[in-house]
Amino acid sequence: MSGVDWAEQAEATLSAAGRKRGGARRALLELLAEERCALSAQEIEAALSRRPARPVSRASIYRILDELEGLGLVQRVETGQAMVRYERHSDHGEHHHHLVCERCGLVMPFSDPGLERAIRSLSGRVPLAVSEHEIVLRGACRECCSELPEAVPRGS
Amino acid sequence: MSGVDWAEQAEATLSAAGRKRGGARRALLELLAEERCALSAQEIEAALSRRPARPVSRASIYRILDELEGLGLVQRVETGQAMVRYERHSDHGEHHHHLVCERCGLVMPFSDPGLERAIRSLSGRVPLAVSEHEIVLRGACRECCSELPEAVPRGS
DNA sequence: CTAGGTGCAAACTGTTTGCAACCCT
DNA sequence: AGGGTTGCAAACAGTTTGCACCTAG
Repeated sequence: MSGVDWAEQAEATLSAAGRKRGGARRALLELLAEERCALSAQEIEAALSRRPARPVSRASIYRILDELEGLGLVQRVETGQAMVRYERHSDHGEHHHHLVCERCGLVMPFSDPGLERAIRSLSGRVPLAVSEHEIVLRGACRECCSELPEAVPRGS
Repeated sequence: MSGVDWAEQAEATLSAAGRKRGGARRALLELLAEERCALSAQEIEAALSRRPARPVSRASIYRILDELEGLGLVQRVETGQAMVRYERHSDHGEHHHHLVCERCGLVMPFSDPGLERAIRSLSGRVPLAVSEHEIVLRGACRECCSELPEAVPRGS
C-alpha cells in the first residue's frame, strides 16, 4: 500500500466514521503518508511548521494521532526514548519493527519473515489473546560505531 | 540465578564500583530480588512504603534505578504504558520478554527459545551493532477475555 | 445553523535536578 | 573528616484537557 493509497483510505475511513475534514488533519495525513518510519509528535510538529503545508498546534497533533490510532490507521511505536512515536498502520505484509541507536537516537525500520513466523507460532502458546506485537533492537548504528572505534556495545 | 544471589551480586558490584551502602538502595535491591517481573517506579515506591522495610523517596528510586541500570544490574522494560518499568537483569538464560494486557494493564513474563534464535540470527543481518532487544506482545489477558465475552481483540 | 475541528494556554503525570542534611567507611 | 547517599521541593518534558472560535456540510 503506497502512502497515497493509505491517505485515501484514511480519508475514507474518517468520513465513514462521520468525521468532517479539517486542515490540520489533512496536513498530518499528508505527512504520515510520505514517511515510511515512525515519527514522534514533536518531529511531526516541527516538520509541519517547516514545510509549506501548514503548521498544526500540538494539541491537534495529539488529538488527531489518538483518533487515527483508534481507527486503526496509525500505530504507536515505543522505541524507549521517553516519548511515543507513530507511523501509518500497515496490515498488508509491510509490517516492520525498529532498530534504535542508543547513542544518536536514530530510528530505522527492519523486517524479518523468520521473526514474524516465530511470533505467530508463539502467539498461540501464551496466556493472552495477542492482538499486536512490537520488537525493538537497540545498539549502535554504523555511523556511531565508526565515530567511536573504541566503544563497546555495553557492559564493557 | 535466585533473587538472593542477584542481590548479593548487586551488592558486590556496587562496592566494587566504590559505592557505599545505604538504606534506600538496600530496600530497593531487596524488593527487586523478590520480584520476578518488571515494576514501575511508582509501584516500587508504593511497595516500599507498604512493606515493613522502609519507605524510599521518589528521587532516590529513580536515581538508584538509573545507577543499577548503568551497572547492568537491572534493565528497563518499555511496556508502552506511559512509564518505564524495571526488573533485575538476567543474563544467564533466564532472559524473558513481556505480555501486556491492553485492558487491565497486567504485565506478565514469557520466554521462547525459537524467538531468541530468530533474534540472534537476525542481529547479524541488520545495520546496527545490536546490544539488546525487547519484545512486547499486547492483547487481552484471560481474565479480561472472560469478562468481555463479546469483545474482539482489535479492529472489529 | 450546528456538530465537529482547531488553537491557545493551563493542567497533569512521570521523571530529573539542586541543594542541604545524613551516614557509611 | 569526607565523599557517597537521601529526602524534599522545585524544575522539566511530553501529553492531555478546558474552552472559545472557526469551518465543513
